[in-house]
Amino acid sequence: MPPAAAEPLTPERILETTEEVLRRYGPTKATVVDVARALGVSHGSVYRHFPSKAALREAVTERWLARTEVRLREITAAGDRPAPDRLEAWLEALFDAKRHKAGDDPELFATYTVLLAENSGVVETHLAELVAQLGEIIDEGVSEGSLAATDVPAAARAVFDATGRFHDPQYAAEWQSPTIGAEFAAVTALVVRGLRP
Amino acid sequence: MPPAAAEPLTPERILETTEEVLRRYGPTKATVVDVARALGVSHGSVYRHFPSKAALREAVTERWLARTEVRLREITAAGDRPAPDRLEAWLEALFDAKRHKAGDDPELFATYTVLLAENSGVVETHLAELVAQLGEIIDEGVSEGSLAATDVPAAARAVFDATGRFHDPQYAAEWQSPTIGAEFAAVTALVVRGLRP
DNA sequence: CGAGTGACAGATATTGAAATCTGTCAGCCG
DNA sequence: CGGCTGACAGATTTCAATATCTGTCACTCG
Repeated sequence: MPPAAAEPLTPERILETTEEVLRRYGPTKATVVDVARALGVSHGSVYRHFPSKAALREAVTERWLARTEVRLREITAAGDRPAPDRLEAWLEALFDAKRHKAGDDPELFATYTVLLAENSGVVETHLAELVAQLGEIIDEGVSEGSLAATDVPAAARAVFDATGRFHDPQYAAEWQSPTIGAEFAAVTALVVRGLRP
Repeated sequence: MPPAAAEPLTPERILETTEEVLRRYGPTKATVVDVARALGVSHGSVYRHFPSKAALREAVTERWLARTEVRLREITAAGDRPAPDRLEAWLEALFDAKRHKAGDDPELFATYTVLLAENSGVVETHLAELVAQLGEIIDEGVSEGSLAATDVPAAARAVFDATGRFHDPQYAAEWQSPTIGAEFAAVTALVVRGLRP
């Protein structure tokens, strides 16, 4: 946390520093004053760029979720692979990403879980994007005849709901269980079988 | 809460009264002294029958979960109905029971959710029983040729995991959504399709 | 004799006063 | 002028003193 040179104070820099401060102090202790101090400015300056602490935390949350969306988009857009393959790969990528985040740095993960809980609107948008990506994959599967679904958006949503245990942070504690891999494989297999033509 | 006549003090009476006190005061305020007062005895007497407050609360939790197990057992044991039917009916019965408990008396439901969180051992046994019941239904479906599964216990577990959104109390808030019925139907259909021969 | 009591010690929860934080804004300074 | 400051009021959090609860046990009383 370098006391920061006289670079211009941008929303981007504030967000980066806020993430750092959240990582260091945790969600309950991190204050706007801490962020301002890390940036070498007064806390009043932070309020020039974000109307409230809540808005600042919300923006951090959005940034974080956007990173996951981009990663998964790569799989969604891999139009050359058969849809059932992509579907499994997508679900596994989501699970792996979450499991590693939760396992590698549980405190940071807990911090973000708190942020998610206080920004349900942002989370809803994020979940809608993920379900939309699933919908794209299923849609292509239906076109190429490798998957079946009468109502594609509903099917996408069902796939997402059915695999909740492997991406909902509420279950993070169970992701360390030695049997979790088998459970994930079983649910994924069941779901993909359920979409067979 | 009648101050209670001079009936003999049994574990059963203590459990009933503890449930009442929990209902009335909630999980954080209900004390052993409250239970004793409601029974018209000293709190020392309660400790003759239960070694600790934790054990008392655990016993209440067990009783509560046992009631659900008995209700679902009726569907599991209805051997005349085809297995896919029973499977759907069982899942719907579980969801309906939980949803109504959560909707009719949210405070009481919250109380029990707290109790479940502090008695993970009891909950684990309960979940194992539910998965075992699912296993029985699937097993019979495999025998009669109406369902397919290479590893029945794993399939039972997968069905249970995939429908978690509709029985895990963590999701209780979402059970009031107007679209929850459609979501349940979609996941159930997907799962049952996944078990087709 | 044995179910029940109630005073007690240590653990836990509550409360309110003090400290800190959030959000504003008049003014400073480059 | 315009980005930044820092003192301030009201909201929130912290902390330590106080009150309550848990669990024990020597005792009572039917």
